[in-house]
This record gives sequence, structure tokens and C-alpha cells, in this order.
Amino acid sequence: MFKRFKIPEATIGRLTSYSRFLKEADEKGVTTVSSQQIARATGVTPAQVRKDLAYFGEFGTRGVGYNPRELYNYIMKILGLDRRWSVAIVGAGHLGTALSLYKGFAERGFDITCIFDADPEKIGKKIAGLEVRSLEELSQKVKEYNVELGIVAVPAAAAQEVVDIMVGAGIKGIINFAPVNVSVPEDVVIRRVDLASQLEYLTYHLGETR
Amino acid sequence: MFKRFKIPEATIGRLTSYSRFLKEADEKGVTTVSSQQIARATGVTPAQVRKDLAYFGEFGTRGVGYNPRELYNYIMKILGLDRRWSVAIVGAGHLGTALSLYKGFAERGFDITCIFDADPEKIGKKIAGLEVRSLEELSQKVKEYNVELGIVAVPAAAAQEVVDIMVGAGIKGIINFAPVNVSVPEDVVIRRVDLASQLEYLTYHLGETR
DNA sequence: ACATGTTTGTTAATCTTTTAACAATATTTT
DNA sequence: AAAATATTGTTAAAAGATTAACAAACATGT
Repeated sequence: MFKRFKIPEATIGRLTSYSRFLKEADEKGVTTVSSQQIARATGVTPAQVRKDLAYFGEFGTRGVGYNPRELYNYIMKILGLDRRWSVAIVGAGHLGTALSLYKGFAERGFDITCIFDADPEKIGKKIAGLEVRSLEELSQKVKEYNVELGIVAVPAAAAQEVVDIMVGAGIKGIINFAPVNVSVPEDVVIRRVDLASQLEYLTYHLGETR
Repeated sequence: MFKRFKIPEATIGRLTSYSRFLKEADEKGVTTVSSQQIARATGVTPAQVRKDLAYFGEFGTRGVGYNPRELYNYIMKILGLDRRWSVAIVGAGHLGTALSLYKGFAERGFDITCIFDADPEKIGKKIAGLEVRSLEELSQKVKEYNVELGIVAVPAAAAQEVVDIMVGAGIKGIINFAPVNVSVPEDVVIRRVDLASQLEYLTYHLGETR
């Protein structure tokens, strides 16, 4: 689509931040913002902002700045957020439940459309208006709801198996909250989010400074 | 402590992975592992494993490998996990509740000792055996429970205010789940975890490949 | 219309991180 | 006991990412 050359991983994360700030600015009625303003609001340098955007094209006007709404729309398109996405969650424990109910997903275009769990105790329960289903139904429901993204919120020991089922059902992007590395075919994008590891980042740095 | 020179950010995250694998290996009774085995299990290259470890010292034996238990202990010490940490959560919504109940924290040495919320409706409720308290009590309870780490699970609009209160109470490390950049004094370590952004990473990459 | 001041897009320089290569050291085999 | 094999720690090379600098382009004021 845009990708003329390789884009730094971190750039993608920053585009998310930029877009949130731009939306706010637009809603406040602001008609131009500078790379400096974007930078200050998102905690990076102005040069970084311009570089990140330069990977994808020219979106501003020299001597002036950027139009928030326009730039917002561009970034959302770059991120693939110019449409909505259907997401399945596997794991109806505390984390899976919280993620099912999390408002922040819908705001960015992600609709949680089905929830699965292996535990018969949990099957049939309603979460966020959705019935928890067995893993056997996953493949069928994924087709029914056009699910393209999956969230894994199961214990580490079950993660690989669940991911295999998801991949088998045709899911192409997966977030794995289990603290374990799982493998997927080349054409599937996977990302691990290790919550405890985030706290460990803090303790490491606290140890460092004394 | 160890830090003789600057350590890559990503190294810290990988040490977490290594340590989990090493613990497992040790529990299985394995007495030596190679950088290659660690690498395969955690999805990196053997050279990366050795380089990461080399920042902190020499932990292996040439021609042989590493002792899982020993290396595990070293890494846990590097990460500051050779003791337990007391953690406060602010925000008793779905996410805050799930995080309070999440078993993965305790396993890695993090004890959630208090939960706070601004909403009077939530105050007094019990979560994971803990009473939800008002923000006014935060400072006192942080002292009482020796809290050093904080988790922010409140709406974006409230995040900066909550972080200010935490910092005022002496908390030195903060995870911010609100999708907004907040500022802290130099001696406070902060890390933002944006859940929607994780999904956006997927959609970006899916768009890329067609 | 010209000079002054802004702010982008881009190129070059710097800094950081990863990968590769290999000498040093241990183990196993013959 | 020597040769072959394995695996680390370390150094050098390559790749990747960030920062800095500045020409190009626009706006404003005189």
C-alpha cells in the first residue's frame, strides 16, 4: 500500500499516539498543528514526528503545519483503521472478561464479536452481551462474524493450542497475553503482551538508579 | 548495581522471557541449557541471548552452556525480582479489576496490596479480598503498605491527575494503561501500555501484506 | 514587493542495536 | 592423548533508528 521501504516498529506505535492527539485537536476546532505541538503532546521530538510521517508521504504545509483532521485521516488509513475490525477473544477469565468489556477497543474500530473458553463452567455465560462459546465453535463463528483478529487470554500452557485453532480458522492477526512464545505461520502476525513484564521493566530501572 | 554501560531497552524484555524458560527447564530437572535452546524457546537468535547476558557478566561455561537455576537467579536479581514488590492499582473498572485478580503478577513477585477509585459507587466494594478506597486515602495507604509501584487503569482524562497523586505519595514506578501521555519527575519511571495500540500493530501489518 | 519569521521535508551525521565471526574453553570420541 | 565437537564470551561489522541541520515553501508585516 504505502510501504515503500521498511518502517521502524516504533513508528507504528507513535502513529497511534499522534492520531489520538490529532483527533482531540480537531474536536477542539484547531485547524493547524505543528510537529512541535504533536511532539510535546506525545512525548517525542519534533524531528521524530516529521520523520515518522515522511515514511508515508507529505501531509503538511511548509511554514504552516498540519491540518489535524486531514492528518488524522491519513494516519488512520495507514494503520488500517479506515474501517472496523471484528475480533474474537479466547479466554473468559478475569483478563478476557475485562478485555471484552474494555471501551477503548470500540473507540478505535475494534468490535469484540465472540468470546470462547475451554471451561464448560464458563460456556453459556454472558459477557458484554455475548455468549461464551466452546472452542469447537470457533471456526464456524469466525466465518460467521468475519473475524480477522484474535486475542489470547488463556494460561501459558494452553496458548499454543489456542493459537493453532485460531490460525486454522483463518485468523490472521493475534495478540497473545499469555507469557509464553508461540509460533505461527509466516502469513500470520502475532504480538505478545506480557503484563508482568511491564512491571519488571519498572523494577529493573528502579534498581538501576541506586 | 550492574549497569556498567547502557543496556538496550529490548534486552530487559527478553531477560523476562529467558527467565521464564529457565525456570521451566530447572523444574524439569534440566541441568544445562545452551544459548541456542534459550533462543529457540523465546524466539530470538543465540547470539542475541549471549549478547544480552554479556551486558551483565559471565554466567555460562564455554563448551557447555548455562545452569538453568543459576542463570535464573542471576536474571531475577538483575530485574530486581529477588524480592517482592507492593503494588497499588488506581481504577476499579473492568481493567483495574481484572489486573487486581490477575495471577501472573503474584507469580513474578508483585503483590497488589491496595485498590483505589474516584467513584463513590465503587468505594467500599471488595475486589480480590481488598477494599476499594478513595483517592484521598492513597498517600496514607502507600506508606502503610510500602507501595513502590502503581498501575493506572482510569480514563485518559483522569490519568495525569492520578499519576500526580501517586508521585506525591512517593510511588517511584508507574504503569499507565490510559491511552495518553503523562509527565512525571525525572526520578519516577513510567511506562505506557496501550491495549488498542497492540491491535493496531496487527492491522497495520495486515494492510502491509496485500 | 521585500524582508522576517515559521515550519515542513529531506539529507547527513550520530547513536543504538543486532548479527556475524571467531578465539577460548570445555567435553566427548577415537 | 590427540582430534573432533560443542558452546561461550567478545570483538568487529552491519543494519537500523534517532537526532540535527538546513534548504524549500509559505505567511505576515512593513
